[in-house]
Formats: sequence, structure tokens, C-alpha cells
Amino acid sequence: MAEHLTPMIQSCVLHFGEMGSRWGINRTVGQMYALLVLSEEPLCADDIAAALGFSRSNVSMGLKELQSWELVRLQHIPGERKEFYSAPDDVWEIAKTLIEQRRKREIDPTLSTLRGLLLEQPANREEEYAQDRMRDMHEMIEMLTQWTVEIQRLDQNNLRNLLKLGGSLSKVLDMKDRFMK
Amino acid sequence: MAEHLTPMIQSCVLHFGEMGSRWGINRTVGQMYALLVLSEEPLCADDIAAALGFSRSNVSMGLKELQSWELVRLQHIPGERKEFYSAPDDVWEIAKTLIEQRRKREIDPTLSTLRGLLLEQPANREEEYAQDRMRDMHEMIEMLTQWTVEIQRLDQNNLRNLLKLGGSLSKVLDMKDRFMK
DNA sequence: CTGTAATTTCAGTAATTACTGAAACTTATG
DNA sequence: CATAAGTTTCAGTAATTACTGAAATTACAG
Repeated sequence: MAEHLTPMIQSCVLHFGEMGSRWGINRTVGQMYALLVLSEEPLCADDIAAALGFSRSNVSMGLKELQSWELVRLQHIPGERKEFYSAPDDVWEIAKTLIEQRRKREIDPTLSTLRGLLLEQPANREEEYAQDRMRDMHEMIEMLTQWTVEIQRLDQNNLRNLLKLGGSLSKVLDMKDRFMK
Repeated sequence: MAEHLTPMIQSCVLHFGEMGSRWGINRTVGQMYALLVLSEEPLCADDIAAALGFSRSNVSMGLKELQSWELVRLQHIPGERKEFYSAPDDVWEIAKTLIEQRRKREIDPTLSTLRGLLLEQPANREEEYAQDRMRDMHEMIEMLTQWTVEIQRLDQNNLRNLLKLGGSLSKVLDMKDRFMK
């Protein structure tokens, strides 16, 4: 399989391929992305195909997919005719992109489906109950979404601070309550 | 397909089946769960099979899966010989369970894989860089995990308050800074 | 216990998704 | 503008995952 890929890197690549496939991302695309993240210099499609043992066309499709998720940047290396790809080296940025993209692709359409169904007149008790649950879901998803949008705005430092707050969350909430009063 | 399933409920069920399949959850299992969430009374396997047009055995496997995720509760209705299933009617509880389960199944193993690889001695510059990225990932995932653990502890009201804070996140952070000093 | 209703298992098959190689296309260069 | 290096497309095939029906198992009422 691998061309020149140390066991350490290979393990990591395989693991994230597996993870990807459990989260609805094609296994080989997951592997390609892990490889890009772990490598300091940009890689070209042939590098990836060689390192992972995939066909050239599979790599091409994978890269297209990753580009559509805005997870990789294409770069032309001066003098080189090939196209090179790289992942951001800040993992927080990667996470933010992933969240934003899934929001656009899955969450927003879900919210709008729910909204549509909530506009209908319930025909009976059964539909009334169902709509109540849909309303709950809509409210929850919208809240979580809003939250992630806010988080996207924070810079890395504030984000870390927020997360490091950890256990003292409820204290912060109390504090906020006292302030608001 | 459907036996007695209003168009409204059917749309919602189909949508969540689709969503499930994009997040690594079998489409039919997603549909079954949506149906359970939307229905006020507990359902038995035959109800589900009839409503969704699946084979009895498929429903059996799906329910087993949902039980292993702790997303449904089995209940025996007095006098009835069949087993009935229901979903929690609090969607926040459902979300918490989902997060916790995915943490156990995917996040924790990922952290331990990363930790293992970070213990190895880097063989060269390339592995050094790869390990740096793995360290970043580990740190980030651990922070996010810790955060979700804290959140699991909050009751529904505090959770809502926290999320409603929304735009004022950075204000809260400032506030906290001032307090800590 | 016995009989029957309900559930589970599992081998076989269907459906879906992923991957490849060959050909078409694009782009840059001499 | 001809050629060659590089990339993409896509029809065909492979691999995986999902689903079914029949048979086995379990659970329980009488």
C-alpha cells in the first residue's frame, strides 16, 4: 500500500479515515485529509495517490470534495506545473470550517423543513403532538446554531478561555444573572 | 409504503432518515427514531414496521441499535404481551445522550490513539511536524470534550440561559477576566 | 409443562456507495 | 499552435452496507 509513509503517520491517517466514515465522510477522503493535515509542505495529487495507494482519479475526486468543503487550499508552486494542496495548520480553523459547512448543508435545511411543517394546520391530536416535538427540535437546533455562529466570531484566544472556563460554567451563569438584575 | 402516517409526519420522518444517513446513522434507523420521537404513545415493533413499510426483522435490528445508543426506553404495557418502545420527550435529553454516546464511541478512542502516537519518539523532521499537529488536535478535542461534559451537568434551564447568552459571549469573558484579577 | 405469540438471528440478496482505468479535456510551454 | 504534462469525467466494476424471509429462540399464559 503505502509508498513512503512512516508507521506513525500511517496509523493516524488510518484512524481518521475510520472516524470520517463513521461521521458520514468517505473513508478515503478522510485519509487524504489527515495526510494533508499532518504534512508540513503542500502535496500534489500524485503524492497523495502514491502515499495512500489510491488511483489518481480517486484522489482527484477526493480533492474536489475537500475543496467544496473549503477544507483545503490550492496553491501553485512557482516553477512547478502541478497543483499543490494544503490544509490550514491551525486545527481550530479546521474545526470552525467543518462546523460552518455542516451547518450550511444539513442544519439550515433541517430548520427550514421543520419551519415548513410547523406552518401546517395540525389535522388531529397526533399531529398536534408531533408538531410540539418539532417545535422543540427547531428551538433547540436554532439555539445551538446561534451559539456556534457566535463562537465562530471569537478569536482563538477567547475561544480557549471560554473552553478553559470548564467547571466554573454555572458560576459564570450566576454572575451574569447578578449583573443583569 | 406508509400504513397510517400523515403526510406531515411522513415528511419529517423521511427528512431525519436522510439526516441520519449523512451523519453516519443508518437511514432506516433514523426514520424509526424520528417516528418514535414524534409519537406520543409508545410503539411496538409491528407498529413501526407497518408505519414505515420495513420488514419486521429490520425493525428488530434497528431497535436493538437504538437501545445500544440508549436512545429509547423499552416499556411493558400491562396486559400486553408485546414490548413497547418510546423516546424521551425532552429533546435536550436526546441531544445529551447522542453527544455522550458519540464521545464514548468515537472521541475517546481517538484521544487514546493520539496519545499513543504522541508517546513515540519522532524519527525525523516529518514526524516531528506530524506530532505537533496531533498534539494540537488532542488538545482541541480534549477541550471540546471537557466542555460537553460540563454541559451535561447543567439542567435544562441553565443550559438555555447559557445558550441565550449568545452575542454577549465576549462580554461574559471580559467580566470573568476582571473577576479573576 | 405445552402451545402460541413475540422476538431475534443469520445466510442470502438487494441496494448503495466507492473506486478504477481509459478517454476527454485543460493548460502551459517551447 | 502543437505537444506534452496534468487534471477531470464517467461508465463499468468492486466493495460495502442494508434489508429480507425463514428458521431458531425466547417468554409467557393457561
